[in-house]
Amino acid sequence: MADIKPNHTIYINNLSDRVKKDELKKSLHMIFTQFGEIIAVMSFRTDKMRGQAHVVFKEVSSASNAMRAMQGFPFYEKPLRIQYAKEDSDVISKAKGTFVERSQKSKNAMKRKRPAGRKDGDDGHAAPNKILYLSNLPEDVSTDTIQVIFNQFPGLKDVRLVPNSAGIAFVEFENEELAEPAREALDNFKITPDMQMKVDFAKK
DNA sequence: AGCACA
Repeated sequence: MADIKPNHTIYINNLSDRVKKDELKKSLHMIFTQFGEIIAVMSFRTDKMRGQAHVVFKEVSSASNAMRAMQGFPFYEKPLRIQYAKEDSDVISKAKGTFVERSQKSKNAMKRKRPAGRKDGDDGHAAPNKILYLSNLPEDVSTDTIQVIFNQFPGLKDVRLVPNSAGIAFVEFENEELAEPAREALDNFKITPDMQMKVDFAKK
């Protein structure tokens, strides 16, 4: 599992865990700075992270050279084990614009673990997904009208009327988590004084 | 062995 793809950051393990954090970081900085500008050296003596460190370089090429040159280098009596980090460091992803807030990340992970597995029809409704199925709409409703109604919810992506089928439409959100609040709030919404729009998840 | 973001 040694072949992760090149990264600005190298992941080092097999470090002596007897060295204090600040000294370790300083020493790592000293031996790696020759390969190029270092943005950060990070190590934590938590149970999970002891004996390991991350060194973030400004250039990926510096990380590559550092890894090649210092692989197995004796450091506090132990040979360094170096790999590319498996994910971008936050400083890097922020620079690239791909950074995702960590709280948000774990929230998504939780969501994914949610007792999924409900299938269409288990309770007479389609399983949750990012596309909503609208019915009982006025025949002459426009996409603009629907868009205005759904735009108050974040994540709206597309509104589609169905050619030759008056009274129904599909509304797509970026994901199921964003579609659900809109469905919940707008099911039975009185789109005209005498029409209640139905909002369900679309069947797959 | 263990991949974080203090």
